[in-house]
Amino acid sequence: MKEKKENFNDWYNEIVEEAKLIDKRYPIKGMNVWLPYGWSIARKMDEILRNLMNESNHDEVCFPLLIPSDQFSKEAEHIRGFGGEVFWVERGGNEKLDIPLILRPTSETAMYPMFSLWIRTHGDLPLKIFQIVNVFRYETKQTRAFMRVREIHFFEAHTCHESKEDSENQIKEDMEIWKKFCEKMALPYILNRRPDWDKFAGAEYSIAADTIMPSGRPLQIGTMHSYGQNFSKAYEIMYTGEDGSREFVYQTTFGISERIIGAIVGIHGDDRGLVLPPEIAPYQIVIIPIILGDKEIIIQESGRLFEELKNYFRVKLDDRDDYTPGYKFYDWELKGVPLRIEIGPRDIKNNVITIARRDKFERITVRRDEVKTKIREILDDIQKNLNEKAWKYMNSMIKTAESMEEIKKDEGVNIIHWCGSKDCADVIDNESGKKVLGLPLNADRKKGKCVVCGMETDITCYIGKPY
RNA sequence: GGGGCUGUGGGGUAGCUUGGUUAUCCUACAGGCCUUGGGAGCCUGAGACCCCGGUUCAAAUCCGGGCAGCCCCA
Repeated sequence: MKEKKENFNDWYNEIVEEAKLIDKRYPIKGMNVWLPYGWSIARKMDEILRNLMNESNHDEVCFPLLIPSDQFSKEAEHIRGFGGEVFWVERGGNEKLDIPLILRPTSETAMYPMFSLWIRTHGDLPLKIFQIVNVFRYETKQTRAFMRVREIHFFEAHTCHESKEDSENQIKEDMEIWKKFCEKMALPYILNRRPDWDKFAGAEYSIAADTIMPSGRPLQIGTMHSYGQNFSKAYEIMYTGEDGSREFVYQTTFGISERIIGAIVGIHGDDRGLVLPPEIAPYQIVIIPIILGDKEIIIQESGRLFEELKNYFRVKLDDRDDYTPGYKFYDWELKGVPLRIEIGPRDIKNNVITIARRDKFERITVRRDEVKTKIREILDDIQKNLNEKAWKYMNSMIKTAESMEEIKKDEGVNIIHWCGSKDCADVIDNESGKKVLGLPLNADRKKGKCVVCGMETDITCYIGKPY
């Protein structure tokens, strides 16, 4: 396997296929096949999102994939932002369609005509729904597994509210949900407010969560948008208030995609393969019998342990008899299983099992009657360790910079003083390749000079070369 | 948005510059023997020149286009 530190790109490209997450050989650019192992990670992510949505009173729906192009065009900014990157369906059989259809690049324009039918009075609000579906974007740039694809496994929550204040509270709730979600994914992130020119097409403002990949380049892994009344006006989503007045609703969205999986692969993986946080690992434990001496006893004992654990953990018994234990060790390390249990004659003789953890390569023996509690402890500790390690690593990739020289010299993300103008942002981009990601939320405003024009400013922002 | 490189069994590759024999090796795969506390071994077997067109007596090899993958710059 390639070395992650030496060449992150090659390492990443290799590991996503070797660990059997996806098959990239599907003959359409940017469209990959989810293999069973990769898909089970994706579904685990979905399950976690569903639970979080359930806890916060969002209902799951499923909208059609196709959107009539006339509906798609209703919100002016939205069509301007997405128009160039949608797939079109222009024929049905041999007939040319009167109104061409598009494959959703996101579902605002599919949902909102329906919202205007569903919402009548303030009693229908708030409306909080989500769906987990595939969306399509005609990417022209270089595609990359999970990080930039043309068919995207996508979570999107959409809400409608009576007031601006309610919609602001929704964004706050989204941030809480996001925090819980990222702890489970063991992903660090920086929340920031995108500059106006980079906000979601049609939004009043956009808050994005970026993480930083080992290459030093930021990756947007989550977004929360406040639409104000921009869409409700275009789609006539109105309600009758308590006082009988007719008002447009205030809307928000919250989006997460399969990029999460790319981030987990990139941030936690090592030279032996994936390292999966226990919360999302399809198997948290793999049991490998070491068949030596009395085979029957070992097979029996590993089967018994499997039965004992399977109601508490996601556990796999690797009883393939045509592979050696060594082979299986490498195989499951490549797949990132957090814990490995070995049971051989020595263990049985001493009434113990041997446990090896994927994140630290530690190997310990545990008394047979303590197995369940010990495993729970260790899995929790792995989850904690991965979170801490990842946050520490990400923070080490963020450096303050006072000048263009420092910006150019550094591979990672910088925090800089910036006057706020697009012109200065363009200068930074042209000279360093780094783009303004956004303004940190709740930042202490400290005075300083814009790194480009030298103007006094109290605006700081993150910059980096995004994927 | 601009520039460049690459495409050979399932995966990784040699061969391509200088067109010509049965297309190399590793790995994975199937069958068999033997093995199992960190990727075992031996025997046998099956499996490939991305697609379309052109040049030529002859194309994996040269040329053009398409599709796909990758890299660099902006």
